[in-house]
Amino acid sequence: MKVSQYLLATRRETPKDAEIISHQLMYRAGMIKKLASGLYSWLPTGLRVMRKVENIVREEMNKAGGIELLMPGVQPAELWQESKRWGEFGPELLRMKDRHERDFCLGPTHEEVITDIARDEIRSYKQLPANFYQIQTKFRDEVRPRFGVMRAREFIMKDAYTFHPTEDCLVKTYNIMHQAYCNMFDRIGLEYRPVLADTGAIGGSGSHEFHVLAESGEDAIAFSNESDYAANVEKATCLPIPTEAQQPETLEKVSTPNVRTMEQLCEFLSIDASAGVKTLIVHGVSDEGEAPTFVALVLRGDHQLNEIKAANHPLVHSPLVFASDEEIKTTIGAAPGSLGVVDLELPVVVDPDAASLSNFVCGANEDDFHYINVNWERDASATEVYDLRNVVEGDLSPDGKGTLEIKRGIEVGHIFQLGNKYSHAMNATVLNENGKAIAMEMGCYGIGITRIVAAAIEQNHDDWGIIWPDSIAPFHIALLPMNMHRSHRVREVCEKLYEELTANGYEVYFDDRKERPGVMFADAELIGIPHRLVISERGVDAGEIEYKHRTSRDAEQVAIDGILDFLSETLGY
RNA sequence: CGGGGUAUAGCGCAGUCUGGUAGCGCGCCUGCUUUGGGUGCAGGAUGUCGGGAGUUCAAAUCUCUCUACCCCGACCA
Repeated sequence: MKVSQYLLATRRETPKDAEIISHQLMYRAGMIKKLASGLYSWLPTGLRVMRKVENIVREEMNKAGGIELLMPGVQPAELWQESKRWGEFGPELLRMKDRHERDFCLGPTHEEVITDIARDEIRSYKQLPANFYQIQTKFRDEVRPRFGVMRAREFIMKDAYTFHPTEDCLVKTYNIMHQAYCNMFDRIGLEYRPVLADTGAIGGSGSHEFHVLAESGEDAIAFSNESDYAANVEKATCLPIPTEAQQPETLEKVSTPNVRTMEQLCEFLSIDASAGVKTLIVHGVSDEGEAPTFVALVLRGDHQLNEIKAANHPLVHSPLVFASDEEIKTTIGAAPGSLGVVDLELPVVVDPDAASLSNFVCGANEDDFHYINVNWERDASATEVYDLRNVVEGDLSPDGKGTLEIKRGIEVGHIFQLGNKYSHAMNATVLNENGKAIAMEMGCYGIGITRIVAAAIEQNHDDWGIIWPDSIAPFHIALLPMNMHRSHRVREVCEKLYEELTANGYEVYFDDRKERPGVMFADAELIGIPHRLVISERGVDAGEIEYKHRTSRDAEQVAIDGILDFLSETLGY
C-alpha cells in the first residue's frame, strides 16, 4: 500500500469523549470514525485489523468442525414471539415495521433464526451433531454505548450454534468449542482467561466467558493462584473462612446514637467490620399483584452482597429488589442502619461467613441501638445458610487449592450450554433411534470480533501508539524512505523493495508522501506496524537498510541483498 | 430511564456572565525554507455560532422550545 493513495486519517489530537486508551488510539490511528452514538465506520486501517481477527476466528471455527452460513440482520417478529423473546428481550431489541406494518427487529443474536433453519432441515439424529456459525453484524440498542467500539450498538460478532441428540453430545462439542476459543486467543496473542460464568436468565448447565485481562475491563474475575479455577466475580465462590467457635458471652443491648453505617458502628464500638453482621431486606417471591413479601439477607460486616447469587435463592425475588426505607420501617420498625437478626420475624438467609461468627454485633431493630455478643441459635435463627457474597482477594479457592486473586477483564467471548430452551419453544425436534421425536440439545458460542480489536489495543500499546501483534497487524512492514523526493537512489531502492516485498506476500505500508522523517515515524508508530524499514541515502551508499521492531529501542543495519532472508527469518515466514 | 453537562471552521477550544462587523491553535491550499523524530517564514480558503420561535434598533451572547452528543447508576460479545 502506498500511503499517498490511501486514507490514512491519523490525527494528533485526542477527542475529548474518548476515555479509554483503545478508543483514543483507534481514533487517532484513523481506524474508526463515529457516525452517531455507538455507531462507527471502520476506516481502511481498522478494517484490515478486523479482517485479520475474523480470519483467525473463521479458520479455528472450521478446524473445530463449524460450518459457515449467513443469516439476515432483519428478522420477523413471529420468530421472536415463538421463543417468547419478543416480550422478554426488552428495549435493547431494536424493532421496526415494514411498509405493510409488519413487525421486524434488527437481530441482536440469532438463536431463533438458526433454530428455524435446524427444525426444517434436520430431521434425523444421524445428522447430528451439527455446528453452524456466521460472522455478521449485530445490533443491540444499548442503554449507554461507550468506550468506542468496545460497547457499540452495532458490532460484528461470530456466533455459532450447535445441535445435539443428547446432553453428553452437547458437552463433548462444548469442550471442543472451548478449546477452539483458546486456540483463537492464543493465535491472536492475547493474555486471556476462560472463566466460569453465570448462566443468567438463559439457564442451562454450563457457561464460560473468555476475558482479555486489562485494567479498563468492565468485569472483575477471580482466579486461584494455585489451580486453574477462574470465575467471573458474579459467579465465583470460595471456601468459608475458618473460625473458631468462642464461648458465648452475655447478650447485651447497647445504645449507639446516630450510628447508621457499618463504618460508624466500627468506630463507635472500636471493632473490626468482620466482627459484625449486616442485615439487608429485599423483596421475596410473591404472586403477581400481591403485596411484596420480605426476606432478610445477612452478611459479615466487611463483605459485599452478590446480587446475582441472592436473586438465585428460591425465596428471593428475581431480579433483586431492595426494600424501600418505608417498607423497612413498617415491617421492622427501625430504619436501615439499625437492622439485625435478633428476634427478626422474616425468613433469614445467612452467608456462611456470617453464620460461623460468634459473639458478633448487629442492629437491634430499634433506632440507635445495637446488640453485642449475639450468637446464632441462642439469640437468632437462620432459615438457611447460603452463599450470598462477592469473593474478595485472599479468599480460599473453592477447589481447596490456593487463594483467590482478582483482576479486571474484558469479556470477548461467551459460550453456553443452552439445553432445549429454544428447540422446545420452537418445536425443533429430530427422530431418535427409536423413531421418537426429541427436542434437540443446543449450545451457543459468541465472540465479539470488533471488541477483540479494541481489547488487543488495551493490552498492546505504549506512549507512541498501538503495538500490534504480527497476527492482526494491519500491515506487516512499514517502509519509510528518508527524503525520497530528493534522492533518485532512495526512490529506486524503495520502489524495488516495495515490489519484492509485496510479491513475497508481505503487506507493506510504503510511506511515499513528501513528509519529514518525524511525521513518517510518528504515523507508523501510532498505527502500530510491528516491523519498520528505513531507507536513507546514507544507508543506500553503504548498501544497508535499517530495521527496527516496534518494541525495540535500537535499530539494526541489514545488507540490502540480504533483506528478504532477514525478514523471512524475523517474521517467521 | 433517572441525575449532571456540552453543542462556535475538518479536529481541539476561546468568545456567552456584561447584546454592537466571528476568533485562536492544529489540520488544509500556495510559495519559499528545512531535511533522521510531528521544521520555520509568508500568504490563503473554510462557519446557516445544533434546529425553531421570541425579546431587541441590534442576538453566538437574553428567553422559550426541540434535537443531538457526552459523563455517573441497573445490562451484555
